[in-house]
Amino acid sequence: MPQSMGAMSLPTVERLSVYLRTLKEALAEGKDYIVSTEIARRNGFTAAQVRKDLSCFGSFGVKGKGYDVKKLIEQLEEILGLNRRWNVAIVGLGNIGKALVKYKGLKKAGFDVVAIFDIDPNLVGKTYRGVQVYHTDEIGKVAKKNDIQIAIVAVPKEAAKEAIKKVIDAGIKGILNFTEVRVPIPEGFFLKNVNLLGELESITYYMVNPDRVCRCYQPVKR
Amino acid sequence: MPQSMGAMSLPTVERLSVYLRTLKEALAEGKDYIVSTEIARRNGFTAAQVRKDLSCFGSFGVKGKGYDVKKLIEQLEEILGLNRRWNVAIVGLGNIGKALVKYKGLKKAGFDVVAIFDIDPNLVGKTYRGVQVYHTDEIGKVAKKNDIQIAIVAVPKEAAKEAIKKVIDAGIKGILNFTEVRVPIPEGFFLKNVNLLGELESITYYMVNPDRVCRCYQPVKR
DNA sequence: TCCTGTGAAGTTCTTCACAGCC
DNA sequence: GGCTGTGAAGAACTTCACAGGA
Repeated sequence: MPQSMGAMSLPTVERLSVYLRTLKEALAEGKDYIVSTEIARRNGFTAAQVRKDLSCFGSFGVKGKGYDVKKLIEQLEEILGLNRRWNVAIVGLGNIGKALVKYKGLKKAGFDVVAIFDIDPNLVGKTYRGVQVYHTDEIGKVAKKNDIQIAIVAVPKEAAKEAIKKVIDAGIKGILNFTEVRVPIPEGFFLKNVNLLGELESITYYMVNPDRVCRCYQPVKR
Repeated sequence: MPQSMGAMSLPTVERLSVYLRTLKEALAEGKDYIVSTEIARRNGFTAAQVRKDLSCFGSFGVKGKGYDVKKLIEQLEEILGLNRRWNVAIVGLGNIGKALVKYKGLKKAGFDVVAIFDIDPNLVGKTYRGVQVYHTDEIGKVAKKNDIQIAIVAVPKEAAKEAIKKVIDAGIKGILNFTEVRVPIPEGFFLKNVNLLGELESITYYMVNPDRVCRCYQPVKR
């Protein structure tokens, strides 16, 4: 196990998750070892970056040979908290909420959708795809009973502030926010925003101002 | 109009889109002027950051008073390319694709879904929510005919490489990739990845390693 | 007085380049 | 010879702090 681990930056953590995917791909291709250059090439990073990121938690590469694919997968899964399962709630059973409940990738990646919350009386009390739908006011009680650790909030923006407040009050520490609303959160909670329109708008910015792209700023280069 | 605009960094561009949303909120509240401190407070940024970002394209603030809300909205919309409409194609009519077609926020923000592409013979040739579904092989032809500028790719990961290749071959310059696959793209194209599992995995990282959060790394602080 | 716009300082993140090991 | 791990250098980004205008 990693010895003296310092803090890891968000960019690094996000890349680790990309590396993990690459490693699984390599494993599926029957590779035993993979070199930093190859991990980098497949994702448009630099090899130095890959090595530095990985060196944050000890030395798992073999000089002259590369990284043991299986071992590194295990390491990354441990670091990212993926050597266990997580109980997830979907808050808001609209278009996105439904798509998320149906999305099989969640379960495959270790995330079990164990509850849905909505305010629509036509939905509350029923199940959707085998998952019980509760009223949003019940988050606190249900979160405790079902040991929910993560909430994915996908409600209309008008309801977002209130919904996130309830999630926080329920003590659910991990929040993925699909709404465009920004909410301050207390210490010890971890919120990430997924902002579809924001992403589109930075694409349109570059399309309108192709000259003002500084460092060619696609996540994937080369 | 902006005088000597230098390159703008991706973080800046992404924040502009947040500012724009804040300004519209302020407008709806009847505010004529807004100060940098207030824009910052609502989003968890610093006031200096807001001012610096905005100063990239000229001086639109009034010293001692703040920013003219209406004027700044217009400016930001111009900068971000939102003073026009965009034709968007959805590639892949699965759960996410369907949710996107139904999502009204797209149209409101200036993005018209004008075509859908899929390979399922049960879908091709029909319409979904009033939008024609074509076979993915027809992207080139349809993109030209319908003047499609942006493609949102939401196909299963096995099909992702191929689908993105077709989008590029069709000359669609803006790509929003909902799959976890990373693809290198040619110059002049702009791709952004939206990675649901990656986001969840950085949340679980912080939940498992609360001590290794460097700068408290939620997009929204305070 | 209040708030913007901005150089300068400070911090974080990335790349370089090479010692060291297989 | 090939590749990792890592200090040191460099680039990018953020914050500070204050001059100057309304």
